[in-house]
Amino acid sequence: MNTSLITQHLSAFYMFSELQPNQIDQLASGTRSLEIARGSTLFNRGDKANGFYLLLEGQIKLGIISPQGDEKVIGLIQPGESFGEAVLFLERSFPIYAQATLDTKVLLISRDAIFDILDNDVTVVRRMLAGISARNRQLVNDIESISLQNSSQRLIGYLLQISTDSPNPDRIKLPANKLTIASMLNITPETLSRVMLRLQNAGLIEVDGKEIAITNVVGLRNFQ
Amino acid sequence: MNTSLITQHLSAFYMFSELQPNQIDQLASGTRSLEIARGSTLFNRGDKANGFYLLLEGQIKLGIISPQGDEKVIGLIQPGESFGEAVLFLERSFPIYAQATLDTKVLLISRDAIFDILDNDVTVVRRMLAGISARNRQLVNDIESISLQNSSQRLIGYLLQISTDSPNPDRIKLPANKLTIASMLNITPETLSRVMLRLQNAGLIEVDGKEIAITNVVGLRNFQ
DNA sequence: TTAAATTCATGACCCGAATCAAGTTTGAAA
DNA sequence: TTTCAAACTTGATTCGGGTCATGAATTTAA
Repeated sequence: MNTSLITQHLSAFYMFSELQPNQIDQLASGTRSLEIARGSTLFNRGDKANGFYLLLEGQIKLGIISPQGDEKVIGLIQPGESFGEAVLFLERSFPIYAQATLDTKVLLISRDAIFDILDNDVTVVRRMLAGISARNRQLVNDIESISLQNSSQRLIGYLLQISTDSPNPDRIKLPANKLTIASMLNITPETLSRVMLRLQNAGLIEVDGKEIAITNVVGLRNFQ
Repeated sequence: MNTSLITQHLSAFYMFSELQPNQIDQLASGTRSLEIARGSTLFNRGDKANGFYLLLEGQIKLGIISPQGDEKVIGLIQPGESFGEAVLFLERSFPIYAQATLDTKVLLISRDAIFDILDNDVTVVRRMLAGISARNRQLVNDIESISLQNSSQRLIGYLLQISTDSPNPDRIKLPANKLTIASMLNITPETLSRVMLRLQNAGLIEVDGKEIAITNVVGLRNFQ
């Protein structure tokens, strides 16, 4: 990817949108673009962080693998979103792995470049703090739903959240396969199947592969 | 609490340890000290954040309550630790409540004061980012242990972690009552009791109220 | 010091969701 | 296309840990 394209992507990213052209250029000189084939990993747990990532195209799955080999998906990154910020500021390695679920393009913005900008631009500081804080809040929400809700409630909450973010709220599309969704919701794929069947039988949703029609939002919200 | 004492506490706090005396004074003028009686709440879910907190004395329990009234403890704050940073940088209210489990003294550092310092001091920016990132990592660890480990493994992990942080690793003291510990580990108090009994019967620990002697670290690490 | 309230331990029982198994559907690659 | 692996569904069974109940042991406050 050529420098001018990198520059374009960087200045389109909300975190850097207030920067002057020369600052963007400086940042771009510390930025590399990477292409990751569907299925391969961008980094593994334990890898050292050299910067943080901005996803341009495709999708990245963030997750953990237990010593026993069980997998837990922590999040799905979509184009325009960044990830890996938090690890930059700790002298630690990644606690999670990152794997492409589609053919994917990312920018890797080097630690040095971002630290230079942080020292010189207040807006970037604020937005970086806000970004990491937002992820923080998301994690608290995740703990809350895993801890205090049963499997149906977790799926319903997830569907309603996607619905809220969607341009067409009563016709949503799952952003990944059901094994991944199940793992995010901390249930097995079998349980996901059964819960979806229950919601269909209750006349609340209609499932067609990854396409889900929400036929009764209120009923869904009040289920069980 | 008088200003000079507040100034003392602020400059002893790692996040502000590099600041000049005049910066500390400026910060102190935006800081109030609060005393919270054991059992009362410092803030509730939904409250607006006006600053962040530095715990001087006592203990603060951070948690969530579900609509059904079930409680989940997210963390225990000890003297010298800060909390509430993340919410400052989002235009949102607290997602958790904070309750004193002992008679407690805190400093409340106002949003304006901290934003002023952030605009002018690079070390505070770095440390603030590192602090929020560290909490981030802790949350990921929590999700991991809730998601991928059974109740015994969670308790063992917790005991070993306390042991690591303790000056006397084979003689630890629980930092809160067992109901709170159980909630942090996402199990019921009954299950906590039973797991502790199992570990005692296996000759790995000896329990005396909140005092726990670890009699076989290796066995504990490899249990089950 | 005593009374009352919490906290903790232990037993009996139950339930949600995991596991195991088998078959079906889907979709990617040849 | 056809083929083969991966994804998904459905059923039978099991099990970890929750719930409910009771009593004992601590704390707290009067």
